[in-house]
Amino acid sequence: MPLDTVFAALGDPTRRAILAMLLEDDMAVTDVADPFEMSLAAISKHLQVLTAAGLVSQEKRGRVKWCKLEPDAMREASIWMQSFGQFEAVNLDDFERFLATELQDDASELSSD
Amino acid sequence: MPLDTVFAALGDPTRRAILAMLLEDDMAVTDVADPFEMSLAAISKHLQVLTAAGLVSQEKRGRVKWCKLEPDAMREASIWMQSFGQFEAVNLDDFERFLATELQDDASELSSD
DNA sequence: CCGATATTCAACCATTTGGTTGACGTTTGG
DNA sequence: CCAAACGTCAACCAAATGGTTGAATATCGG
Repeated sequence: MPLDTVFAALGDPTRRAILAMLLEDDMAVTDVADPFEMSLAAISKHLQVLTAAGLVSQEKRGRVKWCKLEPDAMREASIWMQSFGQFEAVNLDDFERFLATELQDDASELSSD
Repeated sequence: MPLDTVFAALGDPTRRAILAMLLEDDMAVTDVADPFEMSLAAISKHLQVLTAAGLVSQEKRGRVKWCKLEPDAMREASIWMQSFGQFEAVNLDDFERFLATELQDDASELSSD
């Protein structure tokens, strides 16, 4: 389930900090790692987790791998949360129906997969 | 950081399912555990994780411990996510429409209770 | 009071996670 | 061509996670 990987990825403060950095601009792996007090390999792993969750995409140009934020990957998770946060006692059946059509729309957008 | 525990708690499908169940009504621990194919102790642990994250509160009355959804605990995490997503108006519009009908349904249900 | 019910605790286990280090393959610039 | 920079891989480690069982603790109903 994508919600699993997305929420799990966001559960780590280092990874959230990385996402916040990428909000400003695309970055090379080395530059992402720079402000952190841990090894480059550790950051590389964090980026792999974020990429697996779809929250970051990576493109290699020359010897530099550029990291790009992919905020759309948060959509489903955000919708899921909003159903709780803002609306108490929502009808679950109706909500699941709503979510199903929402996600269908997503799927049709991702036709290249 | 509360975001750590909230996101981590939401990263597990069993725990998300529990929250969805509590969306409908407060429940005793045993009743929460019922639909799952795992031990009561395992569910008890999951509820502890959710409680530690503030997503659920538990109140013991007699020998029964009642579990209550605390959606406010998602607020900070939800806001954090939305700061990334300029999520499409599409889904928000649909969601608001969904909500409008939801509240209508709720209102009509209340009259029959 | 007694047995059943509700829940947690404790010990244990396998797997995952988050980190390290050092070696490795590419690409680049001089 | 060669050294330096970029990034991953592999092996390893400690700690956390998610699950199991069985015993323990309250509390209820009769």
